[in-house]
Amino acid sequence: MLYLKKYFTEGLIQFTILLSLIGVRVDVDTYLSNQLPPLREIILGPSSAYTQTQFHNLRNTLDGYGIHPKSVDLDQFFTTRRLLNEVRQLDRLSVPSSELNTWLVHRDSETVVSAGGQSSPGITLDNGAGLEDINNIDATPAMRGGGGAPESTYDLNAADSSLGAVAPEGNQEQGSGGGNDDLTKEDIDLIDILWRQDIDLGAGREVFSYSNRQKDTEEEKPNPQDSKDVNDEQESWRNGINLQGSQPVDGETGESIPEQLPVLGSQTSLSLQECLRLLEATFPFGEEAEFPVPVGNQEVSISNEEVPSTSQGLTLAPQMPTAEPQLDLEQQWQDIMAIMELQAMDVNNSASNSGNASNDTAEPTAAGTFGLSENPTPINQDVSLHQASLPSCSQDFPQIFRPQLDSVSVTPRTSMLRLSSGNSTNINSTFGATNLTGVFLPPINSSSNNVTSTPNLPDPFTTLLEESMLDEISLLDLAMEEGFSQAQASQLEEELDSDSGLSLDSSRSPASPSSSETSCSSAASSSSTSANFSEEGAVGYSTDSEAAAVETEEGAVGGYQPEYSKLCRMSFQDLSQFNGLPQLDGISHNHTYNVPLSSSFPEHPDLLLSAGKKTSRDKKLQASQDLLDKHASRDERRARAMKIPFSNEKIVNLPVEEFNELLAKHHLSEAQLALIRDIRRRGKNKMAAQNCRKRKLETIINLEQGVQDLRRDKARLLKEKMEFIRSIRQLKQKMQSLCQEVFSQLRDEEGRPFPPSEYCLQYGADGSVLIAPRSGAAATQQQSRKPEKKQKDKKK
DNA sequence: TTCTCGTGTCATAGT
DNA sequence: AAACTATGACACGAG
Repeated sequence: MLYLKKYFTEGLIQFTILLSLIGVRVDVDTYLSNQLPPLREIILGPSSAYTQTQFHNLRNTLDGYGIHPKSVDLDQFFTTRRLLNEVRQLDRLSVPSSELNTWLVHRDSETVVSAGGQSSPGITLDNGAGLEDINNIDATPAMRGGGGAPESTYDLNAADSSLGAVAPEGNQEQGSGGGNDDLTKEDIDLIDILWRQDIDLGAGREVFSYSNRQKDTEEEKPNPQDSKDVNDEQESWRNGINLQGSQPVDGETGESIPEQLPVLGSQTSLSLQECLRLLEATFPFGEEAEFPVPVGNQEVSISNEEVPSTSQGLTLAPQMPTAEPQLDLEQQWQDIMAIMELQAMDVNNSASNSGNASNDTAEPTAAGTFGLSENPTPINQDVSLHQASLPSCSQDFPQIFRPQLDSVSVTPRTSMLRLSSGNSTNINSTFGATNLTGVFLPPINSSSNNVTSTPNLPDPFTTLLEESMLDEISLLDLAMEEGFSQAQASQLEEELDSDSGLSLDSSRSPASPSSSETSCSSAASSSSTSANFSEEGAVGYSTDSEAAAVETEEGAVGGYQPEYSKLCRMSFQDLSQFNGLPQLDGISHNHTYNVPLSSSFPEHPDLLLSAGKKTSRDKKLQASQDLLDKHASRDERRARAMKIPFSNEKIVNLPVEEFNELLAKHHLSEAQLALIRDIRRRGKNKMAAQNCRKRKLETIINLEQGVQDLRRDKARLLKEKMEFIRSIRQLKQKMQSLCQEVFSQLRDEEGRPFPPSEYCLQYGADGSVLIAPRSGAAATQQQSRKPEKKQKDKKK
């Protein structure tokens, strides 16, 4: 397994590097986070919850001092640290992602600049450090935080100017021109291909050069204002904005697409194409005339002429646009949303601040990536990608992005509206219509001016489908509400869990953590205190970390007073009876043995307490002693009874070597040894059981979360489907009206009109339009009329 | 009294 | 083989 993992991981990394080198953006997270647990485990290893942690080593190497080495909270500790780091990074709008960034680098030995910015979680290969100068800070967080930010900083401008040293900006100036000779023809071809792709997308080569131009300008004019700009950039991306990296990404090449290119152009085109395809599939019945099969140039002519602003997106090339970019963006958008959800819960203000900061820069921002650059308000968690890049909808955003945690049930609906408006914008811009209400309202027969003979089919299928969709969506809204309540529940559960008394602080006595190092429990031989003690061996817990210190003290038995060790073992219910004891004030709800209370208290209180201080407190403790003994575990009582000279905790938690040494040090009877081994076995099993139960609980919670996520996905997909259906209907209506218009103007040689009831339009692949008879009966009649071929202009 | 829940323990399988 | 971990099953006490 280990070999497999190594082999597989290395192979994957190499493959990813290759892909990245050729400009294909590789998002490892997508693969890791998808439903491929085995793959994820192979690469990342088993989740910590199922990992058998080497506690003893961890304790020595990590700063988890406060945690008992066997504590089930160790997981929580690491989780806490991870979450803390994430929280710290929230103001940078960073999306943790495992991405591989590679550059084709021709390293100039004199131009190595020390790495700027922070280390990305992604794997930066080799020269990556040398490539990043301070300006590149923009790029690095962009890869992490921009969601759809460019992973590959393949810079066409750099490629253009230096043809090869496509290192990001920093070295560009110095290194330019240095690597031309090293470029192979394939490299140049590759660069050219990528460039042509961008040209195809409507982006000239120069539009990619903004950052470079800016940096060049800055480097040419290094005045304080410029440095201030640099600082502004850094500041702004710290506030959740990345300037360069937030630009839309070409899903194919991973390049930045300038802002004027709508991110969702491809989405738009996809939508239309999807609509047309769906329409084709949905309405095959006898409506070929009214609804043409979209082929080839026809659509190009439509889109190019109708929507110049989105011409890039609507340029329906003969090949079908792949859904990859959209899905990718969608995925990343959801990632952003997930983070925004967190931010909305806790740091709404900071989110809005970062939004404001985005206004300070005329650059595309992180929000600008989603077409929200105008709007400084925090992003709503339920924002859909569809309308995200439609600035025309910006008037909706104040409402949209108002944090609506209190009205989640409303959110899906508003989201749907936004979605609709986004699509309607596309449709309207395409067809020049302005009736937005048609999108939301049941389809009004917009083609009221149609020729009477034109069959305006009621299309029961669509109606039924849509009604069912509406029902389902309303149900799903409920489901989403339910999901939210589950989220709340799980959150509450987490909070409760974190407050369950397993916290580190509660395990630490404010009195003296170090004093617990004196908690040698070797006082078994001391019978100086009570009859109670004489019948039970003194057993106190000491943490594992105390072992070394304890070693030196063992055997040095002072006047042992078992009260503390007993106190350490009692449950929180019992502790509540001793609120008067200062040592116990900070302790509550600790009914686990994983964080032994004994570590909070000295097992030799006399080492801490002066003789004078002992009196009243000791009496109190003495009075409670019997009660405490009741709550000592069976093994502890047995250990006391057998006069085991060290604590149960040591018995359980010591590494086997130290444990054996400990046994060897003392001359113990067989019964004692057996008991000690039993205690160790039971203690370990006890902790294992707790771990097991905790894991079970986490698994259940995760499954609930998964169900909730799936419900959300389902609702989203249904909404999208709904929108497609609406778009299809609109297209269909438009096509009907267009056909009617055509028929109203068509005349045969004798000036007779073509009745739409008898003829239909057929569209050729070359854009030609044929008038064909509807039926065989009409066909005979049509023999007299020569098929008229007409080049139909699809303009509106 | 009964039920539920949390916990400890045992047996056993797996690592 | 020993040590350790994971987990199902059961018992027991508290609420």
